[in-house]
Amino acid sequence: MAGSVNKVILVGNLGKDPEVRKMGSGDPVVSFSIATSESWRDKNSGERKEKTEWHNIVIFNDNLAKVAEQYLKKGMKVYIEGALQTRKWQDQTGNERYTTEIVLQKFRGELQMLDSRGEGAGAGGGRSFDSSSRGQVSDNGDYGSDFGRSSASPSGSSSNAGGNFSRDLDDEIPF
Amino acid sequence: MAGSVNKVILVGNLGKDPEVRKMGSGDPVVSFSIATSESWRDKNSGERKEKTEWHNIVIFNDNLAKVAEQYLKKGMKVYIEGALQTRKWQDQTGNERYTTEIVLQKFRGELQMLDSRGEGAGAGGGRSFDSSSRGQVSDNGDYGSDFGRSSASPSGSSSNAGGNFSRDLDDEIPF
Amino acid sequence: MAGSVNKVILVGNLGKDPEVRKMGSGDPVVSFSIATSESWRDKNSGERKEKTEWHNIVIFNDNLAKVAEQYLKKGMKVYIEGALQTRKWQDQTGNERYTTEIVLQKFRGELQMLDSRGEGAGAGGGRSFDSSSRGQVSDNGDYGSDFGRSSASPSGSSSNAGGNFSRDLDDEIPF
Amino acid sequence: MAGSVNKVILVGNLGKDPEVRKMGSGDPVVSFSIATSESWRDKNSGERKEKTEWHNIVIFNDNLAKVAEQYLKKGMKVYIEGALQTRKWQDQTGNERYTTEIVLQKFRGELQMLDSRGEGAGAGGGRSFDSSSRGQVSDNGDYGSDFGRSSASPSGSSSNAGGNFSRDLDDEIPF
DNA sequence: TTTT
DNA sequence: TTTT
Repeated sequence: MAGSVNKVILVGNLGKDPEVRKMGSGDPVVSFSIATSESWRDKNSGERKEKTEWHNIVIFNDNLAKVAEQYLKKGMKVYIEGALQTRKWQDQTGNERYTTEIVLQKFRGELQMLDSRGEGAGAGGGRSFDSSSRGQVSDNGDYGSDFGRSSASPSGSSSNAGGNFSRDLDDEIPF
Repeated sequence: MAGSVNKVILVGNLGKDPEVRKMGSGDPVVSFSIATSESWRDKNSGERKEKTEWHNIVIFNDNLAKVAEQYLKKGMKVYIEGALQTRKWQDQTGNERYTTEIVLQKFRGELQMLDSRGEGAGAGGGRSFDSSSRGQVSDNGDYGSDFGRSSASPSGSSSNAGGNFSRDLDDEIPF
Repeated sequence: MAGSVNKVILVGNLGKDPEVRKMGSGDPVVSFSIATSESWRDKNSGERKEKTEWHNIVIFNDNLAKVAEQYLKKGMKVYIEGALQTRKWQDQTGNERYTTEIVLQKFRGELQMLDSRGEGAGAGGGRSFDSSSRGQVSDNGDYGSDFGRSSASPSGSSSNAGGNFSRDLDDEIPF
Repeated sequence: MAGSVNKVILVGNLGKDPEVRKMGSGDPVVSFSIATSESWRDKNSGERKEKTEWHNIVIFNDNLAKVAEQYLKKGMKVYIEGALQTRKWQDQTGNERYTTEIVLQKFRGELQMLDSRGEGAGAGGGRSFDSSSRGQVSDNGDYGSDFGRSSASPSGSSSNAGGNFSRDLDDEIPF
């Protein structure tokens, strides 16, 4: 269709370490969920309330997938820009089901790490994001069976995290 | 959570006339789907390909709901800004299911009509968007039973369509 | 700086036909202005008011520059996604001045044409966007002197306008 | 004009503490600059390069102005959503000049603080953002003379920073 | 499952 | 279910 736009902009925190699958081509596909939330004061009760929303992110963009695999950890805050995509799949009983994801396609989308907290995390200082998630067992979601699957970056070397990863800008003059 | 953002920006075309339900309070809630699509040339076959994505829009914002009810018609192109929200519901067999929608909450979100085509449509000139959808029977989706339900604006008076409807700007000086 | 975002999203109408300059490399750079506006009702007087804002767009992205050169015409409505950039220059008396533009850099940004009105415009039907601007004399703005300059697409063949031009998607499989 | 959109989305760091002026009505207007930057590797030299862009933010939205006045400090990372606005003014020699700003108008725009670093900053721990800017002398920009002017929140009590400040959500049920 |  |  002429003239359409499909864009999602999120800032939220990873619920777990990313999960990495390899395409047949060897290209990595990285997926994770991030939480966003809103809080407000209830008009009637006067109580503070909060509502959390979870978003499934899937990264097909090679450069961003590598960055996500290397640096993203449970708890980190990220800026994500992608497109909405609803996938149809079948549950165990053969029923059609739908899952909506935010997809960062090849050559598209954006990922920015927003905490500087990763800096020096390797030195043991500050709050650690990944200690609890090392050795994590993958949760075996519903992403289809043609992918290998491995937990992301067990090496956990995030010493130079906090970077700025744009789409395809390496080896390019932006202006 | 501190510092989160949940924003969706879409430009697409309505698949049908909007559907209007009334809240217990009498406030209208308007919902409709819009299509976005991408096209590209296949690297191998050289063929032109196209992929269409459908997005469910739900408008709780009173001002925008009224605008949507009055002016939006099947086929029109709109700009929509809202937030992602995933609703859990139960199908007939009692299974949990999830639906992701783009929600324009009270005092939030944005809706812009992008065709000037509505102008003069009543005069019979140009292409008509709604002839096929007049008298449309509502499709009885899965939105819960506490709402009255009516098909949107069968009167079809869209003669002053093409407007600019922002959130809560009436009676306000923007600068 | 780690983790920054610089994004502008505009939907507006071209004030004039685009202007095309050629870089030393032969690459086209296309620039034009688009207008956005807001209207509201004045709280005190009750009058309807409107405020128009003009935005300077500069396209370095090769694919989008070609599209802009070929299809965009005065009056057309477009969706533009780019980045803010403020340029310093000197006026005739040697004073430093600044101009802020929305830049679509190489491999970045997005441009979508939002009217289907271009269709058949050549046939004289409907509102014509470009008749007054054919043969337009360039307005000689302040873009620096190291560029050749020519008015855009005097041929005016916009018969297949209304298209969907994304960044670098040609020859690419989006999923 | 029907159907226009004017939106800027930025994530960047404050260059200085915000500056607060009072309108005749007593409402605060808060302004500050934030930096965004891009880095890339030069195609030819192979060097890492970086380009920083500065953006002038002006907050007329009362709720967000209060938040900005209370919590924002030099160095903090923020998410900002506003609209582009170009103001005409006269320099000392009577020449017309233009300044483009990102404006958060009444009832519009968004501001999110993205560091949790403010926590405990008063305790002297971690990196301090504002030590150098305490007692800052206002830089006397070009905002016109009808405003009182004061440096923002010299008290520097940012112990509960890191919050989530949305537009007008207090006392509202978002769904 | 995150974060405050 | 739209649109080109």
